Amino acid sequence: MNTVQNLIDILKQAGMRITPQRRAICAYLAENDNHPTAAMIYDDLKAEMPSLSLMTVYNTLNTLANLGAIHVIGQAGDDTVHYDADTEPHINVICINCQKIVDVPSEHLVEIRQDIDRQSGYRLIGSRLSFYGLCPDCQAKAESSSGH
Amino acid sequence: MNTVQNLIDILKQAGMRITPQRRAICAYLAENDNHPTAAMIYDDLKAEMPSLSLMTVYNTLNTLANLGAIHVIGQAGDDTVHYDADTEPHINVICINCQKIVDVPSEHLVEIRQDIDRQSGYRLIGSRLSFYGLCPDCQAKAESSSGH
DNA sequence: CGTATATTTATAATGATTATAAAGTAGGTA
DNA sequence: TACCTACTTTATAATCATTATAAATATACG
Ligand SMILES: [Mn+2]
Ligand SMILES: [Mn+2]
Ligand SMILES: [Zn+2]
Ligand SMILES: [Zn+2]
Repeated sequence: MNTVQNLIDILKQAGMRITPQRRAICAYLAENDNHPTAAMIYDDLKAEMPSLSLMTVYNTLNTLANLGAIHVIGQAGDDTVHYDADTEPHINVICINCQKIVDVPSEHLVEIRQDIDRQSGYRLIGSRLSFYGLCPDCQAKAESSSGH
Repeated sequence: MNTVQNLIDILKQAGMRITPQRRAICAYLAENDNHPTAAMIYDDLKAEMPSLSLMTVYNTLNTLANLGAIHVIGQAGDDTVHYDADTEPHINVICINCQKIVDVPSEHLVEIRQDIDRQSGYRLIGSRLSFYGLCPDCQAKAESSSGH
Protein backbone atom coordinates (compact mmCIF):
# COMPACT_ATOMS: atom_id res chain seq x y z
CA MET A 1 0.00 0.00 0.00
CA ASN A 2 1.18 3.52 -0.79
CA THR A 3 2.39 5.72 2.06
CA VAL A 4 1.82 9.49 2.13
CA GLN A 5 5.49 10.23 1.62
CA ASN A 6 5.61 7.73 -1.19
CA LEU A 7 2.82 9.49 -3.09
CA ILE A 8 4.28 12.93 -2.44
CA ASP A 9 7.67 11.80 -3.65
CA ILE A 10 6.11 10.58 -6.87
CA LEU A 11 4.56 14.00 -7.42
CA LYS A 12 7.85 15.74 -6.60
CA GLN A 13 9.82 13.55 -8.97
CA ALA A 14 7.34 14.42 -11.69
CA GLY A 15 8.19 18.08 -11.10
CA MET A 16 4.90 18.97 -9.46
CA ARG A 17 4.53 21.36 -6.53
CA ILE A 18 3.51 20.05 -3.15
CA THR A 19 0.46 22.01 -2.10
CA PRO A 20 -1.60 21.53 1.05
CA GLN A 21 -4.42 20.26 -1.15
CA ARG A 22 -2.28 17.61 -2.80
CA ARG A 23 -0.80 16.64 0.54
CA ALA A 24 -4.26 16.17 2.01
CA ILE A 25 -5.47 14.09 -0.92
CA CYS A 26 -2.39 11.90 -0.78
CA ALA A 27 -2.89 11.48 2.96
CA TYR A 28 -6.48 10.46 2.42
CA LEU A 29 -5.44 7.87 -0.15
CA ALA A 30 -2.67 6.48 2.01
CA GLU A 31 -4.64 6.34 5.23
CA ASN A 32 -7.82 4.76 3.92
CA ASP A 33 -8.04 1.32 2.42
CA ASN A 34 -11.38 2.04 0.81
CA HIS A 35 -11.88 2.61 -2.91
CA PRO A 36 -12.96 6.22 -2.97
CA THR A 37 -14.54 8.38 -5.62
CA ALA A 38 -13.49 11.99 -6.15
CA ALA A 39 -16.63 13.09 -4.35
CA MET A 40 -15.90 10.88 -1.34
CA ILE A 41 -12.45 12.41 -0.91
CA TYR A 42 -13.82 15.90 -1.43
CA ASP A 43 -16.59 15.44 1.16
CA ASP A 44 -14.15 14.05 3.70
CA LEU A 45 -11.48 16.72 3.30
CA LYS A 46 -13.91 19.64 3.09
CA ALA A 47 -14.18 19.67 6.89
CA GLU A 48 -10.51 20.34 7.51
CA MET A 49 -9.95 22.36 4.33
CA PRO A 50 -13.09 24.35 3.52
CA SER A 51 -11.62 26.08 0.48
CA LEU A 52 -10.91 22.82 -1.30
CA SER A 53 -12.57 22.47 -4.66
CA LEU A 54 -13.76 19.29 -6.30
CA MET A 55 -11.81 20.26 -9.41
CA THR A 56 -8.57 19.99 -7.47
CA VAL A 57 -9.51 16.52 -6.31
CA TYR A 58 -10.19 15.44 -9.87
CA ASN A 59 -6.95 17.00 -11.08
CA THR A 60 -4.85 15.35 -8.40
CA LEU A 61 -6.44 11.95 -8.90
CA ASN A 62 -5.91 12.17 -12.65
CA THR A 63 -2.31 13.21 -12.14
CA LEU A 64 -1.61 10.37 -9.71
CA ALA A 65 -3.34 7.89 -12.00
CA ASN A 66 -1.32 9.05 -15.01
CA LEU A 67 1.86 8.61 -12.99
CA GLY A 68 0.74 5.09 -12.10
CA ALA A 69 0.71 5.92 -8.38
CA ILE A 70 -2.93 4.89 -8.04
CA HIS A 71 -5.25 2.82 -10.17
CA VAL A 72 -8.59 3.62 -11.74
CA ILE A 73 -11.14 0.95 -10.90
CA GLY A 74 -13.97 2.49 -12.88
CA GLN A 75 -17.62 2.52 -11.94
CA ALA A 76 -19.07 0.20 -9.38
CA GLY A 77 -22.70 0.14 -10.38
CA ASP A 78 -23.09 3.72 -9.31
CA ASP A 79 -22.23 6.30 -11.94
CA THR A 80 -18.86 7.40 -10.57
CA VAL A 81 -15.27 6.35 -10.99
CA HIS A 82 -13.55 4.69 -8.04
CA TYR A 83 -9.82 4.81 -7.39
CA ASP A 84 -7.50 2.34 -5.72
CA ALA A 85 -4.37 3.42 -3.85
CA ASP A 86 -3.22 -0.19 -3.74
CA THR A 87 -1.32 -0.79 -6.95
CA GLU A 88 -0.30 -4.34 -6.16
CA PRO A 89 -1.99 -6.77 -8.56
CA HIS A 90 -5.23 -7.88 -6.94
CA ILE A 91 -8.88 -8.34 -7.72
CA ASN A 92 -11.57 -5.93 -6.58
CA VAL A 93 -14.84 -7.56 -5.69
CA ILE A 94 -17.71 -5.11 -5.93
CA CYS A 95 -21.18 -5.30 -4.40
CA ILE A 96 -23.72 -4.28 -7.04
CA ASN A 97 -26.15 -3.28 -4.32
CA CYS A 98 -24.16 -1.15 -1.86
CA GLN A 99 -20.98 -0.58 -3.92
CA LYS A 100 -18.73 -1.96 -1.20
CA ILE A 101 -15.41 -3.02 -2.72
CA VAL A 102 -13.07 -5.56 -1.13
CA ASP A 103 -9.66 -6.80 -2.22
CA VAL A 104 -8.79 -10.38 -3.05
CA PRO A 105 -5.22 -11.34 -3.82
CA SER A 106 -4.53 -14.30 -6.07
CA GLU A 107 -1.30 -15.86 -7.07
CA HIS A 108 -2.86 -16.84 -10.39
CA LEU A 109 -2.76 -13.23 -11.58
CA VAL A 110 0.86 -13.65 -12.59
CA GLU A 111 -0.02 -16.58 -14.84
CA ILE A 112 -2.86 -14.67 -16.45
CA ARG A 113 -0.59 -11.79 -17.25
CA GLN A 114 1.79 -14.22 -18.88
CA ASP A 115 -1.04 -15.62 -20.97
CA ILE A 116 -1.83 -12.13 -22.22
CA ASP A 117 1.78 -11.27 -22.93
CA ARG A 118 2.08 -14.37 -25.06
CA GLN A 119 -1.23 -14.11 -26.90
CA SER A 120 -2.10 -10.45 -27.41
CA GLY A 121 0.96 -8.59 -28.65
CA TYR A 122 -0.08 -5.66 -26.48
CA ARG A 123 2.45 -3.84 -24.32
CA LEU A 124 0.61 -3.98 -21.00
CA ILE A 125 0.45 -1.00 -18.69
CA GLY A 126 -2.21 -1.80 -16.14
CA SER A 127 -5.29 -3.80 -15.36
CA ARG A 128 -8.73 -3.47 -13.93
CA LEU A 129 -9.92 -6.76 -12.52
CA SER A 130 -13.37 -6.61 -11.03
CA PHE A 131 -15.83 -9.25 -9.99
CA TYR A 132 -19.41 -8.28 -9.27
CA GLY A 133 -21.85 -9.75 -6.85
CA LEU A 134 -23.67 -9.33 -3.57
CA CYS A 135 -21.69 -8.75 -0.40
CA PRO A 136 -22.61 -10.86 2.66
CA ASP A 137 -24.66 -8.02 4.17
CA CYS A 138 -26.70 -7.49 1.02
CA GLN A 139 -27.20 -11.24 0.62
CA ALA A 140 -28.69 -11.35 4.10
CA LYS A 141 -30.97 -8.42 3.37
CA ALA A 142 -32.10 -9.96 0.08
CA GLU A 143 -32.99 -13.22 1.78
CA SER A 144 -34.86 -11.72 4.72
CA SER A 145 -36.89 -9.41 2.48
CA SER A 146 -37.87 -12.00 -0.10
CA GLY A 147 -39.30 -14.21 2.59
CA HIS A 148 -38.08 -17.74 3.21
CA MET B 1 -20.54 -16.53 -28.88
CA ASN B 2 -24.22 -15.66 -28.83
CA THR B 3 -26.29 -16.32 -31.94
CA VAL B 4 -29.14 -14.03 -33.03
CA GLN B 5 -31.77 -16.63 -32.25
CA ASN B 6 -30.14 -17.24 -28.90
CA LEU B 7 -30.42 -13.58 -27.91
CA ILE B 8 -33.98 -13.31 -29.20
CA ASP B 9 -34.99 -16.40 -27.29
CA ILE B 10 -33.62 -14.88 -24.11
CA LEU B 11 -35.76 -11.78 -24.66
CA LYS B 12 -38.81 -13.91 -25.44
CA GLN B 13 -38.38 -16.05 -22.36
CA ALA B 14 -38.22 -12.86 -20.31
CA GLY B 15 -41.65 -11.96 -21.68
CA MET B 16 -40.43 -9.18 -23.95
CA ARG B 17 -41.79 -8.43 -27.37
CA ILE B 18 -39.65 -9.03 -30.43
CA THR B 19 -39.54 -5.80 -32.37
CA PRO B 20 -37.57 -5.08 -35.55
CA GLN B 21 -35.36 -2.76 -33.51
CA ARG B 22 -34.50 -5.43 -30.96
CA ARG B 23 -33.97 -7.98 -33.69
CA ALA B 24 -31.55 -5.66 -35.46
CA ILE B 25 -29.61 -4.91 -32.29
CA CYS B 26 -29.37 -8.62 -31.44
CA ALA B 27 -28.20 -9.32 -34.98
CA TYR B 28 -25.54 -6.66 -34.71
CA LEU B 29 -24.30 -8.14 -31.45
CA ALA B 30 -24.27 -11.68 -32.77
CA GLU B 31 -22.65 -10.90 -36.10
CA ASN B 32 -19.84 -8.67 -34.88
CA ASP B 33 -17.07 -9.78 -32.57
CA ASN B 34 -16.15 -6.22 -31.68
CA HIS B 35 -16.91 -4.61 -28.35
CA PRO B 36 -19.39 -1.94 -29.34
CA THR B 37 -20.76 1.08 -27.57
CA ALA B 38 -24.40 2.08 -27.85
CA ALA B 39 -23.40 4.81 -30.29
CA MET B 40 -21.48 2.38 -32.49
CA ILE B 41 -24.51 0.12 -32.82
CA TYR B 42 -26.78 3.09 -33.41
CA ASP B 43 -24.57 4.54 -36.13
CA ASP B 44 -24.31 1.20 -37.88
CA LEU B 45 -28.01 0.36 -37.83
CA LYS B 46 -29.20 3.85 -38.68
CA ALA B 47 -28.51 3.14 -42.37
CA GLU B 48 -30.91 0.24 -42.64
CA MET B 49 -33.38 1.53 -40.05
CA PRO B 50 -33.53 5.32 -40.19
CA SER B 51 -36.21 5.68 -37.53
CA LEU B 52 -34.09 3.94 -34.90
CA SER B 53 -33.43 6.02 -31.81
CA LEU B 54 -30.38 5.88 -29.60
CA MET B 55 -32.68 5.49 -26.61
CA THR B 56 -33.87 2.15 -27.95
CA VAL B 57 -30.30 0.97 -28.31
CA TYR B 58 -29.58 1.91 -24.71
CA ASN B 59 -32.76 0.24 -23.51
CA THR B 60 -32.09 -2.97 -25.38
CA LEU B 61 -28.47 -3.16 -24.24
CA ASN B 62 -29.50 -2.58 -20.64
CA THR B 63 -32.17 -5.22 -20.91
CA LEU B 64 -29.81 -7.78 -22.41
CA ALA B 65 -27.17 -6.97 -19.82
CA ASN B 66 -29.64 -7.35 -16.96
CA LEU B 67 -30.64 -10.72 -18.34
CA GLY B 68 -26.99 -11.72 -18.46
CA ALA B 69 -27.12 -12.21 -22.22
CA ILE B 70 -24.30 -9.74 -22.80
CA HIS B 71 -21.65 -8.26 -20.54
CA VAL B 72 -20.80 -4.69 -19.70
CA ILE B 73 -17.10 -4.05 -20.18
CA GLY B 74 -17.18 -0.43 -19.06
CA GLN B 75 -15.17 2.41 -20.46
CA ALA B 76 -12.07 1.85 -22.52
CA GLY B 77 -10.26 5.12 -22.07
CA ASP B 78 -12.91 6.92 -24.05
CA ASP B 79 -15.89 8.08 -22.06
CA THR B 80 -18.38 5.47 -23.18
CA VAL B 81 -19.47 2.05 -22.01
CA HIS B 82 -18.54 -0.92 -24.19
CA TYR B 83 -20.51 -4.17 -24.33
CA ASP B 84 -19.42 -7.71 -24.98
CA ALA B 85 -21.67 -10.28 -26.63
CA ASP B 86 -19.25 -13.01 -25.65
CA THR B 87 -20.23 -14.11 -22.16
CA GLU B 88 -17.66 -16.87 -21.87
CA PRO B 89 -15.09 -16.01 -19.19
CA HIS B 90 -12.22 -14.24 -20.91
CA ILE B 91 -10.02 -11.20 -20.55
CA ASN B 92 -10.46 -8.08 -22.62
CA VAL B 93 -7.23 -6.34 -23.53
CA ILE B 94 -7.81 -2.69 -24.32
CA CYS B 95 -5.60 -0.26 -26.23
CA ILE B 96 -5.45 3.02 -24.31
CA ASN B 97 -4.63 4.87 -27.51
CA CYS B 98 -7.12 3.63 -30.11
CA GLN B 99 -9.57 1.74 -27.85
CA LYS B 100 -9.23 -1.49 -29.78
CA ILE B 101 -10.31 -4.41 -27.61
CA VAL B 102 -9.19 -8.00 -28.15
CA ASP B 103 -10.11 -11.17 -26.31
CA VAL B 104 -7.69 -13.44 -24.50
CA PRO B 105 -8.88 -16.71 -23.02
CA SER B 106 -7.09 -18.14 -20.02
CA GLU B 107 -7.61 -21.37 -18.20
CA HIS B 108 -6.47 -19.67 -15.00
CA LEU B 109 -9.71 -17.72 -14.78
CA VAL B 110 -11.43 -20.67 -13.18
CA GLU B 111 -8.84 -20.78 -10.42
CA ILE B 112 -9.16 -17.08 -9.76
CA ARG B 113 -12.87 -17.37 -9.41
CA GLN B 114 -12.34 -20.14 -6.88
CA ASP B 115 -9.96 -17.90 -4.92
CA ILE B 116 -12.65 -15.22 -4.74
CA ASP B 117 -15.39 -17.64 -3.77
CA ARG B 118 -13.26 -18.87 -0.91
CA GLN B 119 -12.00 -15.52 0.33
CA SER B 120 -14.65 -12.87 -0.21
CA GLY B 121 -18.00 -14.20 0.95
CA TYR B 122 -19.61 -12.46 -2.03
CA ARG B 123 -22.16 -14.23 -4.19
CA LEU B 124 -20.60 -13.62 -7.58
CA ILE B 125 -22.69 -12.63 -10.57
CA GLY B 126 -20.23 -11.43 -13.18
CA SER B 127 -16.83 -10.05 -13.85
CA ARG B 128 -15.05 -7.39 -15.82
CA LEU B 129 -11.48 -8.34 -16.49
CA SER B 130 -9.56 -5.76 -18.44
CA PHE B 131 -5.91 -5.25 -19.11
CA TYR B 132 -4.73 -1.96 -20.57
CA GLY B 133 -1.85 -1.24 -22.85
CA LEU B 134 -0.78 -0.34 -26.35
CA CYS B 135 -1.85 -2.50 -29.25
CA PRO B 136 0.84 -3.53 -31.76
CA ASP B 137 -0.23 -0.81 -34.23
CA CYS B 138 -0.05 1.94 -31.64
CA GLN B 139 3.30 0.64 -30.38
CA ALA B 140 4.68 0.95 -33.89
CA LYS B 141 3.32 4.47 -34.26
CA ALA B 142 4.74 5.50 -30.88
CA GLU B 143 8.18 4.21 -31.80
CA SER B 144 8.35 5.75 -35.25
CA SER B 145 7.21 9.15 -34.00
CA SER B 146 9.40 9.38 -30.89
CA GLY B 147 12.63 8.03 -32.11
CA HIS B 148 15.49 8.33 -34.54
C1' DC C 1 -59.20 -8.10 -36.95
C1' DG C 2 -59.22 -5.44 -32.70
C1' DT C 3 -57.62 -4.40 -28.32
C1' DA C 4 -54.57 -3.91 -24.29
C1' DT C 5 -50.19 -3.05 -23.25
C1' DA C 6 -45.30 -2.96 -24.17
C1' DT C 7 -42.24 -0.29 -26.94
C1' DT C 8 -40.37 3.36 -29.63
C1' DT C 9 -39.45 7.94 -30.40
C1' DA C 10 -38.52 12.84 -29.64
C1' DT C 11 -37.38 15.72 -26.17
C1' DA C 12 -35.77 17.38 -21.98
C1' DA C 13 -33.25 16.48 -17.74
C1' DT C 14 -29.48 14.66 -15.09
C1' DG C 15 -25.04 14.45 -13.34
C1' DA C 16 -20.22 13.24 -13.51
C1' DT C 17 -16.31 15.06 -15.48
C1' DT C 18 -13.70 18.55 -17.98
C1' DA C 19 -12.59 23.33 -19.87
C1' DT C 20 -11.59 28.09 -18.90
C1' DA C 21 -9.66 32.00 -16.95
C1' DA C 22 -8.90 34.92 -12.97
C1' DA C 23 -6.80 34.88 -8.37
C1' DG C 24 -3.48 32.78 -5.39
C1' DT C 25 0.76 30.38 -4.03
C1' DA C 26 5.06 27.20 -4.04
C1' DG C 27 9.62 27.25 -4.51
C1' DG C 28 13.70 28.76 -6.54
C1' DT C 29 16.77 32.86 -6.55
C1' DA C 30 19.30 37.04 -5.22
C1' DT D 1 14.18 37.15 3.74
C1' DA D 2 11.73 39.24 -0.16
C1' DC D 3 10.57 38.70 -4.83
C1' DC D 4 9.19 36.75 -9.05
C1' DT D 5 7.15 33.60 -12.11
C1' DA D 6 5.27 29.53 -13.50
C1' DC D 7 2.28 26.30 -11.63
C1' DT D 8 -2.15 25.63 -8.89
C1' DT D 9 -6.38 26.41 -7.14
C1' DT D 10 -10.82 28.05 -7.40
C1' DA D 11 -15.34 29.43 -9.22
C1' DT D 12 -17.90 29.01 -13.07
C1' DA D 13 -19.57 27.38 -17.25
C1' DA D 14 -19.52 23.77 -20.72
C1' DT D 15 -19.61 19.01 -22.31
C1' DC D 16 -21.59 14.84 -23.23
C1' DA D 17 -22.97 10.10 -22.09
C1' DT D 18 -26.87 8.28 -20.13
C1' DT D 19 -31.53 8.40 -18.19
C1' DA D 20 -36.39 10.21 -17.46
C1' DT D 21 -40.79 11.49 -19.50
C1' DA D 22 -44.77 11.24 -22.12
C1' DA D 23 -47.05 11.05 -26.55
C1' DA D 24 -47.24 8.13 -30.65
C1' DT D 25 -46.81 3.50 -32.30
C1' DA D 26 -46.82 -1.45 -32.92
C1' DT D 27 -46.64 -6.32 -30.95
C1' DA D 28 -48.94 -10.33 -29.38
C1' DC D 29 -52.78 -12.73 -28.38
C1' DG D 30 -57.57 -13.98 -28.40
MN1 LIG E 1 -8.47 -2.73 -4.33
MN1 LIG F 1 -14.43 -9.67 -25.16
ZN1 LIG G 1 -23.53 -4.88 -0.45
ZN1 LIG H 1 -4.12 0.93 -30.45
